[in-house]
Amino acid sequence: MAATIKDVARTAGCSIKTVSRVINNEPYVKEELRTRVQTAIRALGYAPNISARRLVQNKSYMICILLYPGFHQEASQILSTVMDITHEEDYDILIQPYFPSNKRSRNKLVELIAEHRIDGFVITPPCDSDSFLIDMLVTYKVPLVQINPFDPTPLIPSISGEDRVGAFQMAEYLIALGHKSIAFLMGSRNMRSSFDRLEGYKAALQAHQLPFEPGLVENSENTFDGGYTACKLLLQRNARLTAIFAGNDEAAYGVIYALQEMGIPVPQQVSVCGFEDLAQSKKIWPGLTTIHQPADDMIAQATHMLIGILKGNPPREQQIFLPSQLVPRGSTGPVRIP
Amino acid sequence: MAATIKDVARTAGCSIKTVSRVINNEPYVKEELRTRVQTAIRALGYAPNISARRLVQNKSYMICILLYPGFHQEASQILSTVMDITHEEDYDILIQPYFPSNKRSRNKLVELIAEHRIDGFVITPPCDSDSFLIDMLVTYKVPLVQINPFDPTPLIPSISGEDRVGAFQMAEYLIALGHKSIAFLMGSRNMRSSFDRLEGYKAALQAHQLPFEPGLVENSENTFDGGYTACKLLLQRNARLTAIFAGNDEAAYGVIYALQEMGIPVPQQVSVCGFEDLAQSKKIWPGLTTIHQPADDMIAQATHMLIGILKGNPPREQQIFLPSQLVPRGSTGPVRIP
DNA sequence: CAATAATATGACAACGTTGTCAATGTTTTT
DNA sequence: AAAAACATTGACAACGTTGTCATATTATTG
Repeated sequence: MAATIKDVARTAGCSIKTVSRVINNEPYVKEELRTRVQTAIRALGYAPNISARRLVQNKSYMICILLYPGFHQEASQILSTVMDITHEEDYDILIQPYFPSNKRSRNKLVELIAEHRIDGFVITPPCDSDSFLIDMLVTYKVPLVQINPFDPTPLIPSISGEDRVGAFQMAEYLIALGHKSIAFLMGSRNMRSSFDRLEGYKAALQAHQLPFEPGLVENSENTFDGGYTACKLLLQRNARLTAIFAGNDEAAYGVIYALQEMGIPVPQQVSVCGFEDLAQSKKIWPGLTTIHQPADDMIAQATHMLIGILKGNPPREQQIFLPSQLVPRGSTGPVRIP
Repeated sequence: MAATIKDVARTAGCSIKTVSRVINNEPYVKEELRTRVQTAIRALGYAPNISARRLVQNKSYMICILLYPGFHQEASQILSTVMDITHEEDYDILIQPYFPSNKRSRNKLVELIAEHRIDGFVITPPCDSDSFLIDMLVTYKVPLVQINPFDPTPLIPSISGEDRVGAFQMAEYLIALGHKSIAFLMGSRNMRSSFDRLEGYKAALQAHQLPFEPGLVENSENTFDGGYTACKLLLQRNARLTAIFAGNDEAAYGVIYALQEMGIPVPQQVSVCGFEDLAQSKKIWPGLTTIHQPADDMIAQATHMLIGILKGNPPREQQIFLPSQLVPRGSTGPVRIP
C-alpha cells in the first residue's frame, strides 16, 4: 500500500541506494539528483519503514526509562496500569502528549502513522474533540478507541465515564447536606464532559425544587489557576453561597487554596467538591469530596478494547460505561445554620 | 551475536519454519520435535527479533496513547518533557515501571533486552540500588545512564541532584527562622539520597552549634503514609519540636495532614518542609516550602546524555550535577516565641 | 485396499531497508 | 600528460522473520 524506497527510486529514475543516501543525508549525491529524489519522496508521500531499518541495523531506536512507581507519584499510577497491559500482551505502548489543534502535535502523529510505527490509538479528552485528528485516523484507517463522554450514536468504539450521572449524585449529596446556594464551576468548554456535568447539576437542582441561578455558574478551565480565579470572582459576586462544585479535582484544589487564603474555613463556611478523584485528593487537608472516575482505569479499559480490535475481536458494545462513585471526605459538611 | 532462528534450527536439527511454528504456537508439529526445539531455544537463550517480525508482517506492535497534558496532571509533566526529546531525536521512549528486586520486573527487562527492543536505559532511584539490574545491563553491554546521588567514583554515567547541599540549605533556613528543635524524617533506606540528606541536615546543625538529637530523627518511607505515621510518632515522643523536615514532598503532605488532623496549625505552631518540589506543592494550603529538584529535569538530562552515548558522543563528565534551590512557601514560618 | 483427508515438515521467496564493493566520471596533484 | 585522489552512482547481499506452496507421512473413509 504505502510507497517504498523502490517506488521512489523508480519515480526519480535512480537506484534505491541513492534514495537511501538522500534520506539519510549522506554525501555523494549531486544536488540536481538530490532534489529530484526529494520531489519524488514528497509526491509519493514516502516515509521509510522503521522496522526494516531496525532490522538491518540491528538497533531498536527505542529507549527505556525505568521509573519506580513512587519516584514520581501520579505518573506511575497511569504508567503502572498501562504497563501491566504490555506485560501480558505483545504490544509496546508509546505515550505521546497531544495538544489538540497544535501543528507540531499533528505532524508528529502523521509521522508515527506514516512510518508504520503505530497500530492503533487510544484518544483521551479533550483530544477526542479534535476533528482533524479523528478524521485523519479514520482516513488512514488506523484503529482507535476514544475516551469521551456519552454519545447516543457512537461511531467510534469508546469508553465513557458517567459525567451527567456523577454530577447529579454530587449535587444531590450537597443538597442533602442542606446546601441551597451551590456554585458550579463550568470546566473547559472544549471538553464535552463539562456540559454533561452542568446538566447533571441542573437536573439535581430541579429534582429537589431548587432554582437554577445562572449567577452561581462560573466559567473556568479545569486547572488549579482556573479554580482559584473562578472562586475569587464568585465570592465577589455572591457572598451567600455555601458550597462550590468544581469542574474537577484540580480546579477544586484552586478553590480550596483561594478560600483558605481569604480565611474562609472549609468546610465550616463553604463546602468544596471536585470530580475525578486524583490520588492527591485524599492527601490534602481537608480531604476532597469527589466523584471517583479514575483516568487510569479508563485508559486501561480503552487499551484492552483496542488490543481486542487489533487482534480481530471487536467489542460487543461500541461504548462502555464506567460507573461513577461518590467519595465523601472532609471538604464537604452540613450547611452552617445561620 | 545473539542467537537467531537459524541457530535454533541447526541445534534442533530441523528447518527454521518448524522453529517458527513452535515459537508462534502453531499446530502441526509433533510433540517430540516441539520439545526438542524448545530445548534448543532455552539452551541458546534465543529470543525472536521483533524488528524482523514487524517487517515481514507489516505491523508495529506498538500502541499509542494520546495524553493531553492536563488530563492527568503530574504524569504529563514527565511525559511532556520526555516526549519533547523524542520529537527531536530518532528515538522512541518506552516508560517502564520497575520494582527493584521484583522478579516480574526483571523478567520483563530481560525480555526487552533479548528481543533487541531497547538500545539503552535511564535508571531512576531507587532502581539504581538494584545491583542485579545494574550488573545485568553491564553484562549485556547495554548503555545506561543513572539518576542517583553523588558518587565520588562514578563508573556509570549519571545525573545527580545535590541532596546533601539541598538538605543543608533547608536546615540552615529553618535555623535562621529561629527553630532549634527540628525533626528530620529519614526517607526510604533503599535510596542513598536519604542518607545524603540526613548528612546535610546534621552538617547544618553542627555549623550553627546546635546539638544533634537522635530522638528527633524518625525513619519513614518517602510516602504520604510514611510521613503521616512518622509525624504522629514524633509528636508522641517529643512535644517541643517546632519544625519537621520531611524526606520528600509526599512525606511532607502526610506530615501536614497529620498535624491538621490533630489541630496543630501549620506553620504557626509547627513548620513543615519537604524536598523535590512536586507540582502539587504549590497547590496545597499552606504552600509547601521545599527544595526544587524536579524529576522531569533530571530525566530529560539523563535521556539527552544517553542519546549522546548511543550516537557516539560520550559526555565530557561522567556525572552531572543539577543545583538544588530552596523554594520558601507558607508551610514554614518563624518560630513562635513562647 | 485404494482413495482421500489430515498431519507434519521443509525449501524458498518476500518484507524494506542499509552496507559493501565495484564501476564510472571528474578533479587535483605531480 | 599520467597518476592519484575524489565524487557520484548502482548492483547486490544481508538482516531475521513469516507466508506460500510443495512434499512426505500418517490416519480415515468407502
